[in-house]
Amino acid sequence: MSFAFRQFQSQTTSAHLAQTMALLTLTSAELRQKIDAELANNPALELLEERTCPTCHRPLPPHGHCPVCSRPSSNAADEPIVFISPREDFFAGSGSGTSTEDMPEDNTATATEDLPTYVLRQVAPELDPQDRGLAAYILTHLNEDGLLTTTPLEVARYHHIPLSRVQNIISIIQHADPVGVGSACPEEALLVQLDILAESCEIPPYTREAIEEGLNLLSRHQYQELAHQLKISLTQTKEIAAFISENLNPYPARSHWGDSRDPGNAAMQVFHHPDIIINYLNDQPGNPLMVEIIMPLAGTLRVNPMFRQALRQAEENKMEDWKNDLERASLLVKCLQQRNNTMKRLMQRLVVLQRNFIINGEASLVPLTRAVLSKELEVHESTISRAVAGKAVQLPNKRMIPLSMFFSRNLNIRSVIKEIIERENRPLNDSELVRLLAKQDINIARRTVAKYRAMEGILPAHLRQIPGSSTT
DNA sequence: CTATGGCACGGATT
DNA sequence: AATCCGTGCCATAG
Repeated sequence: MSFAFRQFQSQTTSAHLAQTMALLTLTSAELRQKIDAELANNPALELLEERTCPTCHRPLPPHGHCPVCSRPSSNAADEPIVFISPREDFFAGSGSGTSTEDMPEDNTATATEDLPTYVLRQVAPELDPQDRGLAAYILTHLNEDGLLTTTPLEVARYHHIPLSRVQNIISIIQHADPVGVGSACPEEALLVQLDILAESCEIPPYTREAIEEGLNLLSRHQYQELAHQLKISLTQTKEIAAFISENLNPYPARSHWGDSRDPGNAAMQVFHHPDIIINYLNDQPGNPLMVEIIMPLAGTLRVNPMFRQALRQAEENKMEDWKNDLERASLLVKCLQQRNNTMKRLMQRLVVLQRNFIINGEASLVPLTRAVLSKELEVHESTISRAVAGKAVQLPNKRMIPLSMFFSRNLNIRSVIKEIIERENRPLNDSELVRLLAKQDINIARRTVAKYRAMEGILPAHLRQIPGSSTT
């Protein structure tokens, strides 16, 4: 008896563990799918309409956060507020507000899909069937920046079709999600992005001209020169530069739009919606941080009590199935709680450790490994890995970054290099950078500096001269 | 000759 | 066990 019980116990816990692990890896969008699927074919599971806070189980105002959990705790002002935030609206199919083009976003391959496939799936519906192959062909000729490695003319010649048709297809491709993808050069990509942006917001005058005629000057920060060429003021030129670096991206495949350059790994991961949102309480900088862990559900998930009752009067042959359903349902609910709990503890600690990073930006990132954190939280390191992988975070400045960036070992160094180079007027070579970095207690090899510099998309010293009269 | 980028190796991380 | 990362060595461009 006791043996049987123990066996039962260990079975459930191992299943429990396995499923918690599985749930932990899922992003909020994937979680939504999983739950939807489960709701659809498991009658024992029930979604209560009433919204209660998943953390403290108190009723929730219609569209607000939990009044208890999001209240600043009185004594510790620095303590971040971490809570699970039910945000079904994010996933309500008609998500038209966000930056993404409309996509059947409920598909499984969000994280690991490569760029050509990702784009092709967007453009396919807009194309004639016979043009789809052509689009696929074109998309195989993208470099890692999302730019074309061939020319429309070559494609047309190779396939013996009119140039205009190729151009037409490319134009459609360019308007797909990494906007500007499939352009021939950075200039073209920027112009496409500019066109799209122009529909929804104000653009500084002469931006187009600046891109067309002076991108070289622009990228070398030679504003004086550019202002002269465009016959506009220096202030205007700087405005344009700021606008471009803030809103446009010359290399569509490099994911980040917000800041100047793609930090993190060069892997392009397009995030549709965040899994975690970090903000100041009431949007007031200076207030404690408020961390929302997105739960893609509005109601409360639980085992249907009616089903439990019905089980008693079940027919013999169905009994087995029903029991099974019930088992699965309660397991899911438990595991979901477990997952939320883990995420909460993880973020709680993470936000404390990386507070400066969240507030002040990349340079303040503290080097941190998953192993260290796993020890602190007393969980297995693979748990942290799973929890972190593939998740997106929205920072208070509205930038979207992968959660894994919190564990980046070199991001802070890279941003220091970026700062140094931006501030200096004389182009510094890599060895000089090594020396400057050493002064800030950053000791890395010359070769490594070169690599970081490249990662930041910064040209080598001899190519960013100031007095270079190089025209395009 | 100097500054960089490529390749590949060993150690750390996941 | 697989992957990532920093680095040293070497080839190459200027």
